[in-house]
Amino acid sequence: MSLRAKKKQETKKRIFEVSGKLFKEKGFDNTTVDEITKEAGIAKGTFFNYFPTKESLLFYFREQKEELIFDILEFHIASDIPARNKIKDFLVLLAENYEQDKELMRLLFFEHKRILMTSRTSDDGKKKKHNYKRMISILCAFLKEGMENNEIKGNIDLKIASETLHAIYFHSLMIWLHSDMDYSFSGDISSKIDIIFEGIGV
Amino acid sequence: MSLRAKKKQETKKRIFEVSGKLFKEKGFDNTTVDEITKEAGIAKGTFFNYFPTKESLLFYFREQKEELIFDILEFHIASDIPARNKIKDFLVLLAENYEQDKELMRLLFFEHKRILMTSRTSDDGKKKKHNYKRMISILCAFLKEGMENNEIKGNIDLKIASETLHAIYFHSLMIWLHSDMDYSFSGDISSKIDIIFEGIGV
DNA sequence: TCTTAAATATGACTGCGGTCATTTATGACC
DNA sequence: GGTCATAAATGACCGCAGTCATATTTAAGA
Repeated sequence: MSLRAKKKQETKKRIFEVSGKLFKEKGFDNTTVDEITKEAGIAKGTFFNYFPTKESLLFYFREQKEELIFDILEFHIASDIPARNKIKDFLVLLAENYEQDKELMRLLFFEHKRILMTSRTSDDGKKKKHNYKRMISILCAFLKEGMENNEIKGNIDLKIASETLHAIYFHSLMIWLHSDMDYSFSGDISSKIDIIFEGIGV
Repeated sequence: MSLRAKKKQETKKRIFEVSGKLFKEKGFDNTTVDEITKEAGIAKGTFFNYFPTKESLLFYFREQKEELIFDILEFHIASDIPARNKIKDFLVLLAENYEQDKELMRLLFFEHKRILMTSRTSDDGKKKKHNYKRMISILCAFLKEGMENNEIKGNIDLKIASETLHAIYFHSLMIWLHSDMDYSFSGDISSKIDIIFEGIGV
């Protein structure tokens, strides 16, 4: 790796770390880009060579957090249980992870405008799969196994079913983040997964 | 109504109209609060007596648009058809309404930070039901009728089922808004409603 | 090592959203 | 109409995100 590339990588990391520290200390709104760059030992303009906006940092924070938990969860779901339980375990564990810091999650989900879902190309050229697509893949794999074990109807479109599962997960999360009440939304998700498995029609 | 109240109402309406016109003409980002107030014949500070931020206008635009379509839809769904069809008709018509102007919908959903879902008290003191709750009520009513006609299992929690339906509607909308592809998402919703009615489990 | 082009860093500057102390208009009461 | 209290309007002002012309650093080729 060239000197240039190394410096670039280090600067980006430094901005990331410093801003994370300052956001924790004083909150997102009370931290200025000036402060971040001062503390990181770079000029203000340099910040915008690395991140298009101050808000965009939140998007990267969230992405990083999600990647971390996905890495953990993906390989820690028991393989010898029915698909429905796998899916429940996965989404409930995800929910419980989020429940640990509601204020942080609100910041990461609400304080930037677009909830980005499109894939992007990272700096090192490797095409990164966006977390939404990754999550759909994981759910789809669970469903596929379930179908092979005759736990799931054979005529179901797995992509549509995965999206439906993601929909109820995402919706529960949004409602929870908006709510001032202090309830656990993992239980909420669990009962909705049952609905999707059993259907509401007679 | 007092002179004061009348003036207030007129000013609010004027800001609303002028900003709507300017946003259409030049886009949201290219319209400044200065321009809006100049055109509305008021001082800049006055704007913030009526709307907390420039962004918040978008929230009110969306709310107004939703109220309008809900008013129309709520009373135009045939009553002599099965619950599943009522729900499909309702959500598909809603989707088709949104499909008419994707760019506008993106603006209304993405350009302000929080997707507000909490209810609020309007100026005239009447407690207004937020559109999310209104939608849940409508879906719940459909489901209740369906349950009475034995189209829906008797042991289903209607609130949870309504929320699940809203989840798939909202999710389909989000995916569509994020997508650059030019597809219709009303069909998407329809097949997901089927999943919720029939279930994916064997 | 010298030259040159391209990548990156810089910070003064700009534009705009939002604030607030002050002024003006309204309504209530006599 | 005159007096006072309160609501609303005002616009100078401020802070900060984001820009951009210029300066500096790196890489590559001779």
